[in-house]
Amino acid sequence: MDHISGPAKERLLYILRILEAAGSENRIFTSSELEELCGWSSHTIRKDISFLGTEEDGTVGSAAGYASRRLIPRIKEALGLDRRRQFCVVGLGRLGSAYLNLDGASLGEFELTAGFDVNVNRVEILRSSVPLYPAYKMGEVIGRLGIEIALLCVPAKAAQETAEKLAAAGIRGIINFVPRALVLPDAAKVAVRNVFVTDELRALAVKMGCTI
Amino acid sequence: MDHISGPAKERLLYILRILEAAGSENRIFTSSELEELCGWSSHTIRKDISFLGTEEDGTVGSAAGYASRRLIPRIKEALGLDRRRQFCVVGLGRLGSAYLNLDGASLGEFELTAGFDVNVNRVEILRSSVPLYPAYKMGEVIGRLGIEIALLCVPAKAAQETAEKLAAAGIRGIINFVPRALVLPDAAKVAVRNVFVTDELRALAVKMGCTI
DNA sequence: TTTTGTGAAGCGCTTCACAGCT
DNA sequence: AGCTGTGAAGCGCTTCACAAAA
Repeated sequence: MDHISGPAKERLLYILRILEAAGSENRIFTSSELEELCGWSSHTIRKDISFLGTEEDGTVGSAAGYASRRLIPRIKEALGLDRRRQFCVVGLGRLGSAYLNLDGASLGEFELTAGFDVNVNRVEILRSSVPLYPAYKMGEVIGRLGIEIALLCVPAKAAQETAEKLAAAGIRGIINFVPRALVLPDAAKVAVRNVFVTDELRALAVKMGCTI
Repeated sequence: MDHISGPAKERLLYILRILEAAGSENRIFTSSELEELCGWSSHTIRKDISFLGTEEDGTVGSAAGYASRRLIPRIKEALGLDRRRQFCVVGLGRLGSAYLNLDGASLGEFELTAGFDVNVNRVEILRSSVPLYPAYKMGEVIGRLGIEIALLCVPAKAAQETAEKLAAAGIRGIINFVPRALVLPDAAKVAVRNVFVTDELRALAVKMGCTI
């Protein structure tokens, strides 16, 4: 099967996270166990997994659950997550510098290789295990290190302008933490995902329902 | 119209953010302007807005765009965002303390009224404009202040246990920043939204496509 | 008997097309 | 002419039901 629906991809990512959280040993999860862990019906989960295609080695499913050791690489391969990617943090305020110190263990196939800030002082003062650069070096560094993704954590008024510079530098994707809609030309081919805490609060309130 | 689809709600929240970013003056947006700003087709946007129901005062749409001053309250009302809600931050590590200092202006109808951490030292040392409490006081404080939502920013191994305590304290919603699947009894009626940077990176990689 | 895996039915969301207004 | 607003068509996702395996 070739095409996986958008919602199904999101669910598979969440299932992948559950499988990985189980640790390094080879745990077996039945579809109903996964149902309890993630909330979607076992029907939906089995269907999603079936989108991954039949297992390459021809072994038909054990009929007694999914082995994490086998399922993890299947999901990663189907979603194109089977190679390493470099990313950077742009804007080293409170939020940005928090993300500079992300737990390396949970980063999986992603590698943080640079941090940027317009404030040269801040770049020199901050302690960090990843190299920090002044913002004017973004274009050069992103190209040289082959950075594909940026975490955008700049002040609101600088968001659009910085995004445009990132696009010009050849970035392929932006995770936008600044609650401003970024407008980039389609030609730039930059994927954007917005993570607005303030909108997460609202979405949560909506989900909570209007019960008082 | 009563029922708004899940995806439509998410789009309306994003449109709401765009309208608000336009500032306090009463700007007019046509559906095609909104299309450029957010990417969805003008058809979709007009349909989403139609789900809000006809305007209460009987004035038929101006036929020349949506006035932000009029549209903002319509969206808020339809989504049940027309009252203030209290929230708190649980776990005051790097990420948690970054969220303690959220820009108040963009918080809108939400009000940050407490921070919690197991580490009593940290609670006393951290400077913050909101009151901080040791974690063992969560139940009491959440009840007393009427806090409905928690931002969960504790270490991974404490996530599930802390979520259970929050549920017991009567919290109504959790924004979970810890990449662990929370399992809470349906009876607790706690809404959860997961914000896993590490999964956002993956989702972005998927969106970027497999083009090399 | 419980579980996986999947074609097909069912249904909800999006898209279309057009009426009505300015 | 260009916009909003909406019933209805179209289609993609989810759910169902059942075959096959352990």
